[in-house]
Amino acid sequence: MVEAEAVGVDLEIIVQGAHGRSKPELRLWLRMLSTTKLISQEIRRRLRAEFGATLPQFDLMAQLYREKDGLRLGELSKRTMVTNGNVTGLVERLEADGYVQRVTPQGDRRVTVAKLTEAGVTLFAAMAAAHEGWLQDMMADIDPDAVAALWSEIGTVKASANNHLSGAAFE
Amino acid sequence: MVEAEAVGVDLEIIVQGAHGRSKPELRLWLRMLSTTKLISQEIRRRLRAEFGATLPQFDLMAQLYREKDGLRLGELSKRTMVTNGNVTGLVERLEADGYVQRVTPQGDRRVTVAKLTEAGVTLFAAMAAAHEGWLQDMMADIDPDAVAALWSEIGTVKASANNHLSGAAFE
DNA sequence: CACGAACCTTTGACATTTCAAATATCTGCT
DNA sequence: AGCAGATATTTGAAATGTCAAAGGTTCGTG
Repeated sequence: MVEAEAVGVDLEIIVQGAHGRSKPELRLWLRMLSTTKLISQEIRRRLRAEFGATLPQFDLMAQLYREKDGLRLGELSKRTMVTNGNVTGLVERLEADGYVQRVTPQGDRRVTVAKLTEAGVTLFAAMAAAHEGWLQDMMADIDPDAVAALWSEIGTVKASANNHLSGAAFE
Repeated sequence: MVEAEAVGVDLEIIVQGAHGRSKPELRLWLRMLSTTKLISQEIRRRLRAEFGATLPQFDLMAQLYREKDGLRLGELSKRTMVTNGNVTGLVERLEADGYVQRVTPQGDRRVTVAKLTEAGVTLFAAMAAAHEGWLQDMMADIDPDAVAALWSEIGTVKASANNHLSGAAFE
């Protein structure tokens, strides 16, 4: 292949960006992403080690835990930010494990409602307590005021992102 | 798809429940997580729509772009925070598409080094430019000072989490 | 120089992920 | 009634993700 020197010039600029001189927004994003990944992986490891559960399962059960009457799969999909097809599989496996049960309500046979079983409630309660402890542990070195401030600041990030999605979304 | 009500529902609100009684650390975590997820999904959509690429591919190519001499797969694994086995498959597919090439160096036949091809460099340069623009766009509503401040604050979060991992890990 | 320990990557079994297409059901309008 | 269109879920293909075990390869030390 021919050496593309003309391209190389433009690329250098971008490379520089990737290194140290990038736009603040990009730097912020990369740091948010790596931090979130780091914490997520730690939580996943511990969920697996101590409860034999996965993070998506935990998330899904969290939703059902606060809706004792259960949730339609579509609702679950929105709340967990997971696609419909994915929810199907997740609920299937949780049902097979005995933590979730599926019901089709009288009025509308298109709908499937998932709710926690007794075993599911018990398991999730234990996981939730541990989960909260892990987070306090992992964030132990942060100034408490900074935690609250960050929560607020990240809210503006979220709002801004929400305002500039390509698809239609609002709030 | 013009739902009036359910669209506005927010992951955090659901998770935390009406009684915002959860610990600040948990609240912060949930907000970080949902925000990151929101932005990631948008980036993924756009990468797919405009370049036919996936986010993990973009991440992997970003690392290789910065190291013109290529990286060993283990190094790639660390930098992308992806497991070894996963890197194997990612590189395989990128190689099949002609964007990456694998070489086993002279000295050590255990090692595989991956590096971008010409086509890979060209593609990544285009994606990186777009990517940076998307982020500036999505973060357009945030006060510029806040962006820098957040970058710094999140650094302390990352450091704290890093300090309290169960396994041995570092930065 | 031989052998066990350490290192690097791949493989295999599963779970999760997305998107798009297919199913099934309900609703509104004629 | 009946049918088009909206809704809800499932299915299927492909990619990504983890972990654990298996393959080679190299290195240090007896």
